Amino acid sequence: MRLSTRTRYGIRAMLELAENVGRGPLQLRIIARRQDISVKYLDQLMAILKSAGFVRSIRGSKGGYMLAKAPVQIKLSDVFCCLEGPVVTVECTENENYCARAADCVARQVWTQLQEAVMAVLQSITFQDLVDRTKDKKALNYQI
Amino acid sequence: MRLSTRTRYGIRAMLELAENVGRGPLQLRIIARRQDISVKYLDQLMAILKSAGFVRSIRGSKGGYMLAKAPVQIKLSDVFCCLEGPVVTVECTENENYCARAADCVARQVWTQLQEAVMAVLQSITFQDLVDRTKDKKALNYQI
DNA sequence: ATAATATACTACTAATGTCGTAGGAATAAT
DNA sequence: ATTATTCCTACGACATTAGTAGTATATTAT
Repeated sequence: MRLSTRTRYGIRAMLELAENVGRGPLQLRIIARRQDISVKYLDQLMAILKSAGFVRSIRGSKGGYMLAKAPVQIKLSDVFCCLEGPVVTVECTENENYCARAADCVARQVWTQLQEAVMAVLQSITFQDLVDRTKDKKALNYQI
Repeated sequence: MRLSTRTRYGIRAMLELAENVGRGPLQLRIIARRQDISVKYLDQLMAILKSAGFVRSIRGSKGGYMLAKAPVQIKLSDVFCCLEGPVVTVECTENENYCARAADCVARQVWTQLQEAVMAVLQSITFQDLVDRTKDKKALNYQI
């Protein structure tokens, strides 16, 4: 069970945008440089995030990307599933008819439990939470 | 984030063995037939489970596989990690030095939270629990 | 107008991992 | 000996990932 860079990069890019709220559009190359991601690859990830409605873009000079909603309104689970696909992908938990044993299958029960545990974490966190956490971390570091 | 058939098959095979405790060795082809898995593929999975110490085998005619420990002593997390690798694989959660931003990275915090949530579920379930669940299910079905 | 700066879009590719298939060797029971 | 079983290694088809590359399009600045 591995987390793709697509998801990791995408969420880090969203976090950059969340921290940039109120300061106009942020350019791909800035995000890419700060997060150490290939510009061209990030380009494709932003296309996914845009078509999913999480970000909006401004083309041309002085353009860039912005969050489409307030950070407090975007849950981690939304973006995660958009990039990574369904959490803990097992056919049988989604498709009752995928397997004849589904009704009796205790393994299937476990996969469902896992799914719920992961979703509970991701649904409990918004991008605003992450922005706040970052501020806390930085404040702590200055103090030291 | 996808669960491999390796893990799903492996755990289902272990469950068959757990339900067979006290009845001598169980043959690959029996497990494969009951769980609808390719014998040859399961063959390889059993090799992994054996070298990890979860099952032991008896070669030759009338041979087969048995659990190496009591079902109550085998946690799902043990077998899961053996087959699937570390839960929610992200380099930076294991390797502090993987990324320079690690100390300040809130994304990394989230991955750690996910990891812990998944492990908590898997560590709380033993194969004995699964055997019991199966019995409950069957009892319920007879009743209906 | 023209140049510069950005996003938008499409196509391609190298590497990797998954999910098997295949064939035979070793071992034990009958 | 024959049969049944695990054990071991090699191979292959397929899908996915993580990019690279090039071009088109939109907007701003000069």
